[in-house]
Amino acid sequence: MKKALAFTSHDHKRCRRATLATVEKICAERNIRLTPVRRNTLEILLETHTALGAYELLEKLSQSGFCDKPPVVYRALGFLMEQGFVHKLERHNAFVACSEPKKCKNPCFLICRACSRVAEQTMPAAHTELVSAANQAGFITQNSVIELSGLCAQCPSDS
Amino acid sequence: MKKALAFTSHDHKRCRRATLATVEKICAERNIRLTPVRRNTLEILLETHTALGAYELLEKLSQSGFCDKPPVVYRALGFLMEQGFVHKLERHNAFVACSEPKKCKNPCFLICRACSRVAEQTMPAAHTELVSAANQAGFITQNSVIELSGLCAQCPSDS
DNA sequence: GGCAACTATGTTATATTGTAACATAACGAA
DNA sequence: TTCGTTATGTTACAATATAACATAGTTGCC
Ligand SMILES: [Zn+2]
Ligand SMILES: [Zn+2]
Ligand SMILES: [Zn+2]
Ligand SMILES: [Zn+2]
Repeated sequence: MKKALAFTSHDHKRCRRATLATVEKICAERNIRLTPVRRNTLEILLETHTALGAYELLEKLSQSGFCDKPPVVYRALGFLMEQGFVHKLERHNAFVACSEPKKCKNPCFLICRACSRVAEQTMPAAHTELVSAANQAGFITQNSVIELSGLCAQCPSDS
Repeated sequence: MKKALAFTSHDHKRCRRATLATVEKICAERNIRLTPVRRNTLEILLETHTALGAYELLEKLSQSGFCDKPPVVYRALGFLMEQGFVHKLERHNAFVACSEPKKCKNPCFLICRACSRVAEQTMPAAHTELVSAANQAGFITQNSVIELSGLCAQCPSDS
């Protein structure tokens, strides 16, 4: 497993442009519309590798001229989540842009307590292990929420 | 992995009495007080292997004569969670009694969409796999939320 | 272009979940 | 008993999320 991009310094401008481009391509393929609110919502989330609360997002949206009523942001988030472009961190009631909209499957989230950055990783082996352990307990897994909190490599262990 | 108790028919009266007894023992050992509200909250959660929302709990508590204001239930839950006697399902904003208060460590939750029952399982291999995969990505895991949704063995697959 | 059907957004109102802050009461050690 | 500590009652409010309906934009068809 290579180091998580979100936790390393990288050309983030390029990083977010690339993700946005991928999303646009997928939208074209699926024949769905990345309308201004939706696009703007995604762009705000893509600005950093951290998660934002719905109302923080809403405020930023309203600064871009959109109506600052909750349904606006929740609808945009609903669309983006349905399409897999955004994920919700259940533990924090916060939303984060998907970092691999094309390949994302059974994502696990690594959330740094110190810097708040969020890395999304697919951990196929661990996921399979989980699902099959559940299966041995007589359970058919349809969906998983996996959120690890801790410290990223750039943050000191004593923080 | 043997079948999860929560998903099988069993002597639940005994099951909950045993858990309550364990909790009482632990409280004695730790020199902490399982006061009436706390105990009642736990008892309500122990009635079934399903999770309850804070306000559902609060209503049941008030039926037992306690003050029906939110802080009452949230404080009881705070205590019970701190001690590991109750867990929160983040995905559902709901609370469930710990099924193994003595041994519980890094629990995973299997949540049946059909019958709402919740089984708590420690899956050491899967957990280790997760943590070490995260570690290879440069991340030190301090805490994990693992919640699988799906179908238990007693519920038909088409539900 | 004109119209109908569908999709998306604006807007009001309200539901649900969770805390802050301070008053009162119960408990436990000296 | 008295004092400090811990727990509970109570008021008020913050934060998160959805229902419901009105309006506007988009799309396909004639
Ligand atoms: Zn980046
Ligand atoms: Zn960090
Ligand atoms: Zn039981
Ligand atoms: Zn079931």
